[in-house]
Amino acid sequence: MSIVVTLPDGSQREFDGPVSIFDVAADIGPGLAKATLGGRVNGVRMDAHDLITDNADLVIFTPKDEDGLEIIRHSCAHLIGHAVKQLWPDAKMAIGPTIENGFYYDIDLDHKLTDEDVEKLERRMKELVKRKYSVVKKKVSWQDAHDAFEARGETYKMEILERDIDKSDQPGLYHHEEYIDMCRGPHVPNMGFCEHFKLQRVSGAYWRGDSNNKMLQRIYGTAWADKKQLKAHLKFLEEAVKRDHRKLGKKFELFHLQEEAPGMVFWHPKGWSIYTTIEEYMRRVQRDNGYREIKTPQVVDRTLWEKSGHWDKFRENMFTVESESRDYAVKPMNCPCHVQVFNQGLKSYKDLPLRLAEFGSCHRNEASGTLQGIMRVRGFTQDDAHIFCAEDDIQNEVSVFTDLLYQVYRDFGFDEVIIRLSTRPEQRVGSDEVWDKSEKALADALESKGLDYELLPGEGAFYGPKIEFSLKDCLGRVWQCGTIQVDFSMPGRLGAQYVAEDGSRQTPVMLHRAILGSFERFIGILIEECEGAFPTWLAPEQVAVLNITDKQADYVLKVEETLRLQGFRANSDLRNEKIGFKIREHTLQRVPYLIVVGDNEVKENTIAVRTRTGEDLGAMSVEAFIALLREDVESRSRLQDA
RNA sequence: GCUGGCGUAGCUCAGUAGGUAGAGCAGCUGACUUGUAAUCAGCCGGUCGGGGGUUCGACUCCUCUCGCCAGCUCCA
Repeated sequence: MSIVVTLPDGSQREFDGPVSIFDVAADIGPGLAKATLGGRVNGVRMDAHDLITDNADLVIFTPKDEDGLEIIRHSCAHLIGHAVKQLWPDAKMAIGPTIENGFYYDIDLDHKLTDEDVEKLERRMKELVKRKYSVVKKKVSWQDAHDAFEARGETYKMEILERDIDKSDQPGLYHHEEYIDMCRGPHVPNMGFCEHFKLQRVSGAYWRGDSNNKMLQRIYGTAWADKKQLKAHLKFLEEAVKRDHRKLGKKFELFHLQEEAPGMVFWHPKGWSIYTTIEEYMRRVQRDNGYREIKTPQVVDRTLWEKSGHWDKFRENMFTVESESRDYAVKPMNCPCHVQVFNQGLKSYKDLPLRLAEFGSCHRNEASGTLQGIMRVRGFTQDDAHIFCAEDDIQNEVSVFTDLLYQVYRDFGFDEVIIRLSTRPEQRVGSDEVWDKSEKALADALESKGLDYELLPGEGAFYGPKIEFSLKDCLGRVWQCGTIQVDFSMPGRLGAQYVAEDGSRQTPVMLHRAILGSFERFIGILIEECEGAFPTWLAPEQVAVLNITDKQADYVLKVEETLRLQGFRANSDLRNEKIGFKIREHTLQRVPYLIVVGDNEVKENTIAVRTRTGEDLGAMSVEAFIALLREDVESRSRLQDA
């Protein structure tokens, strides 16, 4: 019986009988055969030497494509296993998956791996790779697999078999010389493909991600198709360190943190300038979009937190204080207070949707190990708001909110937003009918805009489903910023009601929402995104006015004053230094515009303008410069990107 | 919170057979009055995160503790 294989370009090849992906590749050409890592047969990923037994569509994977790279990374994980077991035979291998840019392996080993051990391990891996040994897959019975791992003391592999693999299955055992790993595959046909990797670090990770389980040692690595890619990635990591907001926060004197207040930010003048500029911007955005701003207390009696459910569910994370025999909590969220504002006075359906906004300062006693610069802190301020509305309003409010969020993100220059929709968890309040409706409302709002999102089933809050909008930091780590959450629980718990058209009392639905998330985190990401070179509208110092010699001091001060009176953030630098020195300093401080004033400018009544990128805009009048600056600020520097 | 690493001058970092701390930059002082990314000279500066211990002697070793970093768990 002949077999017809259809390739991605539509061309077909006919074979007399079953052929492997490798055979098909060889039939096309020897170069391709040599580069073949595996393939996709009728949509299923397979090893290079797996047989195609029927007519099929085939995509061949090579190191040039993402699928091929993924295979290389996965095999690198096995390579860790191979080398680890040679160096530390009593190690028990757990799981070794691929991740973005690389791979890891979780290992149970009493010996604590040191940096030297990791180097030693990497050397051994390189030696193994040089042998370019063939990787051999054997499909075996469940019992044979179990026996094999039992003989090797691989208790974690046994547990995986017992818990996750059906006894009727035929697990794939990959033989890396004397080492055996179990995997769905595919894997490289020979280890020569795995040359370009680097082990990065070792850290702890709980078995099965459960903090009740034993902590294993996780070895991370990165792997690429060739030397050039690997080098480029390592270079990227090196560069990313320079963009770290903690480093830049110090360098540009934006903020600091210190031991006495872990996880709480001390904002310095320049950082606070950025903060307040953003706050003023958000205040205007909210006012223009139907929000009413309020301010509620920091410290609130525990009875309110008991009613809201926080005392029960969030106790661990709350800072508490005691006074005159009463217990208080520093607010970890603003919502209960917002309901108190809603509850003042009788509300009518005509008042809905009621949107209450607050730049709400919150404190959460986060576990010490989770703190990270100003991205994850214990004291932070949210651009928080709660929309009180009827169930039927949900979809429209979510839709309008999403548009607003994107508008704001674009103003800050963020185009890549990661969206996640979390749906009903096991433990929840509210009827399935209401959950159906609100989950659909959230999904519809996203889909109607053609936004891609990741679905996280069961990850919603107990009170309702939510959408998260996340941004990436300089290392590609994802941080949740914006969010909108549907809440059926709290308004009822805290007695929020409105009078409906028919005169009945109804409980409103509450939407929790934030665009920036927290100022701290958002600014942290912003710092890394722009590498400290803030767009002019946000720059703490927009213009530096520099004199050549003392003679121009008065003129410089006048220019500075003119700019300040026009609302710009300008500073003069009259220090007795050479102009080259001053230009260097202010350029390194990322001041968007540098103005140089010498005798010529004074005589001509002009200023010489230079940008922080080194561009010389020449001499111009102060008025012309103000017009230029104003346009830059008002366009939020987006013109430069276009 | 857990696992591992780290914690020396304002900043970046040197400083291992344990013998009472160094560099560059910054800061201060003086000279220089300068035309688009570093002018020169001098000076100041640290109870080596904190407590306890071992030792004749600890930045170096042990121990506890705090903080930071990476990751895990958890979250804006």
